[in-house]
Amino acid sequence: MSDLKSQLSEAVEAAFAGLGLPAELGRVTVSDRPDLADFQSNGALAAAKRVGKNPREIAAAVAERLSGDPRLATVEIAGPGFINLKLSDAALTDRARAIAADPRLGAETVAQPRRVLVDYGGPNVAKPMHVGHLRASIIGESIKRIYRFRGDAVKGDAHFGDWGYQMGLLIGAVMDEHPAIAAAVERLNAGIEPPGAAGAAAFNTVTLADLDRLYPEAAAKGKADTDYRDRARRITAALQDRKPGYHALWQRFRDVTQVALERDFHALGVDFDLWKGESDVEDLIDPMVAELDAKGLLVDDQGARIIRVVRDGDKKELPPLLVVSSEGSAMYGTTDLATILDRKREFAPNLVIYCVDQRQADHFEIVFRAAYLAGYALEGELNHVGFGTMNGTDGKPFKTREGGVLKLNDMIEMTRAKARERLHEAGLGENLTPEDFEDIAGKVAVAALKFADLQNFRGTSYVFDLDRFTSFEGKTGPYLLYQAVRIKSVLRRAAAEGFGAEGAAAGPITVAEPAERELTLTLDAFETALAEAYDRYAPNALAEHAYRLSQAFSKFYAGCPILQAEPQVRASRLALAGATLAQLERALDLLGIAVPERM
RNA sequence: GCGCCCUUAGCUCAACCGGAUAGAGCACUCGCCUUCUAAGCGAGCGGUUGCAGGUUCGAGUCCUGCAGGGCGCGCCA
Repeated sequence: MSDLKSQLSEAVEAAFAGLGLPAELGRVTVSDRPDLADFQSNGALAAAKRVGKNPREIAAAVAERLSGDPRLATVEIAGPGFINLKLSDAALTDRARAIAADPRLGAETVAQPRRVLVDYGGPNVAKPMHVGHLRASIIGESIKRIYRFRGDAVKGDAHFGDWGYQMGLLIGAVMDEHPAIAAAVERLNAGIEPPGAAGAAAFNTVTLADLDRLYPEAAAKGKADTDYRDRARRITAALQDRKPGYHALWQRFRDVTQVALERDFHALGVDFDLWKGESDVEDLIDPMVAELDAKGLLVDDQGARIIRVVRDGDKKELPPLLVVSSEGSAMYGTTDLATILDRKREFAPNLVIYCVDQRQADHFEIVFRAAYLAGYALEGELNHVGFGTMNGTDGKPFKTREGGVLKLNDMIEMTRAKARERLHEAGLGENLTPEDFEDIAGKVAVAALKFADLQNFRGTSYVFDLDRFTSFEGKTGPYLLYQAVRIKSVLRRAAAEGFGAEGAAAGPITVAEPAERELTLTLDAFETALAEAYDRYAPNALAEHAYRLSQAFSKFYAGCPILQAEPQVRASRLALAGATLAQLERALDLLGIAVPERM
């Protein structure tokens, strides 16, 4: 059974078609004027324009055809020709019951499931994640969940930046600092020592903190000192040839980084199906370049080999994709192109979503065009879902008080500390075990961070204000958790008092009170919010829905006693509360937010 | 220089193919806990949607110009 908006659209579209007008004009939307109607159709206005008739006459004719529909309490013409629809309590009762009985809580699946791959834009090996990675993780995770819930087959790929010159630099820097490691690397490279065993023990002393400290130094030195740079390049080339010592040390870099990344991602409730990286497509690059050449796409230009991607009608001339540099090495975009080819072979995705900073828009446009030219994807299958930057309260990219980049792990810990503090202040979670309390504080912190991000449309930059996010009042993640937990509390109590137990709690819903009407209409809007979030890659539509649902429930909670009501009413309200909880938890889950049992 | 994005209430942000009276939260004022979790609910205050034109029955939304802010523009990733 579809949502009310779709049901009504169908009816009004049929009415338009019956009058010889285009059916699609009958599209129904939630009313802008809840004081006047539940739903509205603006089609008469558009129809009037097309056929040159008075919109109110058309609206009246449509209304005439709708009269007698038992789902509609009233059909009214208002203003210049709006058709206002008010639903009968019976229709709302039916819909509320359907949602309560539906495992999907009123949400539909897509007609044509696709194979979708979400690329989170790749943290780099050797660098801990910082706040800049927060949005990609949060938005990417939500999009992944939304697409999966709609029925697509979705894989998320963390996609490491784990290859290239930077790795050569780091290997050299670590060897300079640790003679024991340098010696072990040389022994492995020379084949004196077989891979594994002793060498690995020396490598185990390398930590992510070391790499994080050494990388900027090495990068600076590589710029200033040509000998140093040349050595790093030689190491890079040898690494790419799988020289055992370098490769083993590189593997250690990758491992320590992944452990740290997994810790941060886990704390955020983010996970991946794939931990692929740039290194995984290294072997594809040479054959790919040969193939591109054979297809006649490569052009020699200023010593480099490029693919031109300009098209007629471009407002500006996009630079070409630089496939092979004048020094013969593969570039950033080359790796991206090889990754597209790899994914085509491995998964044949119908859609690849790159959840990456908006600033890379031109880069992706260039790579995508090259991929289309090469036949590695069909036009439109590659999609850059860009997002704005997260700024500090000064409007500039977020920095710590000392002016440095805030590590993601530190940010999460700061938010957790604030959550603990607030829980204590509110006197919540007092008689809990320390483990449960920590679990709740973690969930509150994640909810605060994620909801603060996802309530904004991804494309715009927003101000990160820890004090505001952690104030936990109003339109915040913790508010949503609080509402969900409050419902759980009522349901628990009902069960404890004997009239909530399974069957009894699921008493048939009857919608009567205004707050019950509003709550049901809000529950019904889940499908619309989900569809919008899906179509526009816009989790904020779902965040908004979750918030409205919480508010509608809170109103219902304040105005309609549940446990004190007459048995029949009580059963109805318990079922309505249960459906609300289920949908709210689902919506939050799609945002990547988990709800504790109590708080 | 060229191109992209942004500018909405004091602050932070919404607004579904162009629709009625542009919505939330915070802040501020007031009311509501002997009843299911008051991190709550209700009411109030707050707007020339940066500016100037245009298209339209109708524009925050589309078009043109201007101002302010951010970002990107071939051998880093």
